[in-house]
Amino acid sequence: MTLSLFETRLSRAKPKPMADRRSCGNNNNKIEPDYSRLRELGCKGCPLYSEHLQHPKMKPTGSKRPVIYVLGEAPGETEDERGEQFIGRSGQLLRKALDTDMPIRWNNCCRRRPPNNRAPARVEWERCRRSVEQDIVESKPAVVLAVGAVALQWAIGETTITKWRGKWAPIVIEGRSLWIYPILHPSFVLRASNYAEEDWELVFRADLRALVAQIDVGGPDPQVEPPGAAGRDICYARDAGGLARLAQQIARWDEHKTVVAFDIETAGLRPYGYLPASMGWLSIAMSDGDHTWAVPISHRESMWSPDDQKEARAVVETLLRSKGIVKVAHNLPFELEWLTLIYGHKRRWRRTGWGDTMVQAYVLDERKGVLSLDHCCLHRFGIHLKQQIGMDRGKLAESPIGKLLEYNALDALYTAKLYHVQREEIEWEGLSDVYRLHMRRPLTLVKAQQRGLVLDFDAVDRFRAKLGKKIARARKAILASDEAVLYREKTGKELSPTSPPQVTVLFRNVLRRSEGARDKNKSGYSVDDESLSAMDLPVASDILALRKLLKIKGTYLDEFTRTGKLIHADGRLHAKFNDLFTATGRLSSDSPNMQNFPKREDAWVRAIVTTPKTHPLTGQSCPHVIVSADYGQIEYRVIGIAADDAYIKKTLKERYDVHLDWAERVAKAAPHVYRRYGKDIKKLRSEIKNAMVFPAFYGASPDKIAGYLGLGKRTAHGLFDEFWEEFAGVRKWQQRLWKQYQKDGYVECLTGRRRRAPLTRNMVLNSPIQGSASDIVVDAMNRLSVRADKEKEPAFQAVLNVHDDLTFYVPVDRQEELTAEIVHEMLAPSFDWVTVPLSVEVLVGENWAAMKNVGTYYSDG
DNA sequence: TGCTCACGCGCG
DNA sequence: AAAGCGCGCGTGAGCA
Repeated sequence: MTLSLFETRLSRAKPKPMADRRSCGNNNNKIEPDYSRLRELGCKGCPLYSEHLQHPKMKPTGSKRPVIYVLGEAPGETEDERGEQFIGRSGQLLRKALDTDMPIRWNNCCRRRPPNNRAPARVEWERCRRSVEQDIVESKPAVVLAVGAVALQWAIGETTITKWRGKWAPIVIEGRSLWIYPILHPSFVLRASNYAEEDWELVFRADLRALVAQIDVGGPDPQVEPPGAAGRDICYARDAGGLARLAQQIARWDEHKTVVAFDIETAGLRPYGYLPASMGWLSIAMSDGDHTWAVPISHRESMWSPDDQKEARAVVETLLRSKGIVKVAHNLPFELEWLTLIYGHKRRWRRTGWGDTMVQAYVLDERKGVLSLDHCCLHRFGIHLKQQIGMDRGKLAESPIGKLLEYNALDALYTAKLYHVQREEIEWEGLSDVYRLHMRRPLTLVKAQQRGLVLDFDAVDRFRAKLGKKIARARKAILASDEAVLYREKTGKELSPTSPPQVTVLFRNVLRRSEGARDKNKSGYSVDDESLSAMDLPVASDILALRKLLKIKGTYLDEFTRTGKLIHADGRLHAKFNDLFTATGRLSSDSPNMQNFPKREDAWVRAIVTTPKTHPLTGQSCPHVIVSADYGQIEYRVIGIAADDAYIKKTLKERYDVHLDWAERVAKAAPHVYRRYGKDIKKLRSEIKNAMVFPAFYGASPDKIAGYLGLGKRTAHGLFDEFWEEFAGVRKWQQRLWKQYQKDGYVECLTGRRRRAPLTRNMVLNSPIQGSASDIVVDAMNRLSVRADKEKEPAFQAVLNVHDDLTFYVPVDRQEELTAEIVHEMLAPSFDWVTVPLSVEVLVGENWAAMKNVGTYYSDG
């Protein structure tokens, strides 16, 4: 390591760590009231006192020896009048839905009714905590049913009930362990049924059914983990002797085929800014759930000699390359992105066992914001893991090494514990295959990220300069317009044409235009593309044009310069591909999102993505091309499979243009519609495809579709009867799916991955299609990635996944041969449920904008 | 200054 | 142009 390299790293603008999108909790400096003081004070000086109250100190009611202890937020009007808990409208809904003979006790976090039945504030209900806790301890329930957000916060300090409903958590009250089970508040359920499209009552009932079923079956005793690292079996390998003992431990683990969780701490979130990457690797910890080891690596206090550090890395490698040990991480792609760079990509890593507790958590619950280790540990072990050791997660490199290692060790320890608990639940739920399916992804995605994309920085600079000038001109023109002058006169302010609120004022208030009027959204007025286009006004189209220019420059160019935030120290773009962010199982991409680059109107901007000039393995000069392979009509094909629809299968087998067919039928049944498209059947076809066939499959109502197409009521009726007669299988499948969802509370992809309530009808119809289609694509991506390793052929590693498209860097001199292999692999899915032919369209180009079709291929010849 | 929110818009 | 679902990210604005 030379000093100059080090300086290179420091002088380069490093990508700013992205905020953890899943982290909950914010670190604002709000001053917390002294709740323990309030608990001592109790009723003394309670702000809720009112002489109108009938029962100012409501007592719990119901069984004295309950199994279920229902804990709500506060008494309402009815409860206060009659002195009995949970007897108002909400209470009745809950009592009815909680269909059980088990003894129940009813109480609230707050004993006094707040005015207008509002939810009690924490400073109010904390005063009642002592009496509530005492009652719970005395009545010894098996579970506390935490009803609504207040009770949730009361029990575990969490505030987002939609993240916690239906999840058991162990808590300790006055030394006694018990389970809590949070559910939605029935008053929310009642209110939501008036406006929400999602059926929250279905969720509410399903959660309660699951509760009763779980109590019937029985389960483990609640157990809250003791706090902190003290009393744990944690070893710190900080010298040669320690390393030797760790090596022995790893050998024993290998021999016994143990599950070992590991966790690395790093100075940044991505490894590409460190030369070598191990410079950013601070420490590693590993644990089998009982014995835990922590090892410093590049920490400034580690005191390693270069040889020692090499030895430390070598010992860690024996863990990573062990075939016996199942190596588990929480968010494995993060660890692998670092470790495969540090150790070099080893083929054998594919063949060893890995586990990922985050994948487990996702398979069990795909809700947003419930995947962090912290959340999982609160759910499973009743502890706030990250609070155990006060650590500033953004400043790991600066923290004292002892603290860092302790923190690291606890992460590994709890990852190990988590693995076993979640594994059991996955088996119980019958989701082991889904878990295994997802575990094929981490190495594939990491390798896509590592290869990265090569950019044409000169093109970036050129495009930015050009757009910059255009933007300045467009702004000037808008501000000089009569409308903008009028805006300034009326409001006294210069118009900011990029501000939706100001543009709204301009068109709604100043110009009194009605085109933006909406009844749907909250503001009641929209200034989006649709509205502004309808204005038919130069200033409106100028604003749209400006928006477009700013979008292109801001989103797809500004951070792609040599020194831009998105470009790493190696000069490449390393977009991330996540497989646990979406609700349907698709991949998503960020830093940047490579899945939404302009392709229709402003495809030219794609020219900034270009090809490598050298071979990734040999480093020798080797011109490449970009090869893009798109699955054709993949979702249509999946609908055919899922619905087992004879007509769809026939159209696919015969390569029959179903949209053209329906365009012809519409043209015949509604000549006036045909005339509107200038009797151009191709134009009508594209219309029918996008405004009739697909909307119908994805749940648009016939009325709406008829409206868009301008069909008369009777014509529409006849056509839709005919349509659904033809696609009878799809119709039946949609009905089946909906019924099943209402019964089970979830829908399943063809791979078995679930998406759970609450869902709207259209989400229910769409999810299995979108998810299964993605599974076919990612499956091909996986198999090609494995071949890339096995055959040492980097061209087989996709660099992009855009839902139905896989994109590769292929050496020019072997372009045909390698493309043929890629296509062949994509047309041979490993799922036996793929019972229709697939097709792949191949495009080739020297940059991402200049892609030319070189052929379309079918799995049935 | 840093945070969250709504809006708008790019893609499949 | 118009339907549905799925994403990530830039901007402006309000809040502390």
